[in-house]
Amino acid sequence: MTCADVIITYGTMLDRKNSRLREVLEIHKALSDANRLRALIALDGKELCVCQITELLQLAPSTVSKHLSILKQARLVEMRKVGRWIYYRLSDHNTNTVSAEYIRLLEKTLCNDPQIKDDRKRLKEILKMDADALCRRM
Amino acid sequence: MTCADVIITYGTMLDRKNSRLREVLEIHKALSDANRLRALIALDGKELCVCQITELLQLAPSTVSKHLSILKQARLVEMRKVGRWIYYRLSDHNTNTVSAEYIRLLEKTLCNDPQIKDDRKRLKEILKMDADALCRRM
DNA sequence: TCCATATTTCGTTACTTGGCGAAATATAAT
DNA sequence: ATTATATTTCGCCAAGTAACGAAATATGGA
Repeated sequence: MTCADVIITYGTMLDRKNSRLREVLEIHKALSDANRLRALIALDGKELCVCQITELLQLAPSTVSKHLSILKQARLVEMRKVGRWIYYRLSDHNTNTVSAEYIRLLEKTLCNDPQIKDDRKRLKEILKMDADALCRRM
Repeated sequence: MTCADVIITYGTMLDRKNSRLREVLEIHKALSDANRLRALIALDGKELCVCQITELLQLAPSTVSKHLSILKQARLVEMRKVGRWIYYRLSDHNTNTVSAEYIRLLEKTLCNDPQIKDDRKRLKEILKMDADALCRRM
């Protein structure tokens, strides 16, 4: 087989928008950033609004928004709008989707990481704060 | 595996000033490229020399070499030198390491992907070819 | 209505990455 | 020793990405 043949098979692959390879690739890219990993793990077991995640990660709101949209694109998280707030949560754990497998694996693997532990502690404090007051400081 | 089990292998991680987060991040980055994913899956169940992987991926040898070094850095693959040839293989599946978990997950997830199936077929042809003849054409 | 607030979108900038070819390295064969 | 071969390392360029702030969008309250 020659080089030309490969280009053809590549073309057909790209046509199939929902190939597994593509899906997995998108998930890996989404999970290739420390801040996105931290945000994802922070969502374990609870919903958080963008300003809470922003407080946790200490990044500009626009940056956090972009990160969350990348996680959403990869179907690792879902969102729900409540008035002015947008709450993000993990995609359903209990399905056998690819993203659910990754979430399970990450929770298992990262639960003892020092940074993640720190985040968990800090998140507890953030959740104690008044949501209004938190957001107004941004 | 539970959270507690993870702690055991954790000490060695910290010695290499590599946190779990870092390790996972490196794995995700390594697996964020289609060509690297294809190479990794091609190695499922067999050793391949660089020129065989190069033939499969249809990339410059230097590019393939770089890809393999990234997979190796993330401990997803190992290598073995035999004369002029360097054979790459998957890191041991049956260990408790993080990379082994990812390899298992990928094999399960990608086995039916059209591109991967195509690669499998093409690889069969490549393995039939004389290794000397294959490499001389590069 | 108008203003404050929560989030996203856009535009810019600095950095990273994937690709190649050329040069370097290492081994085998003559 | 010289040559051929297999792979890696290096230097470059184009494309992609993470960060920010400013502007846009959407909602709720005065």
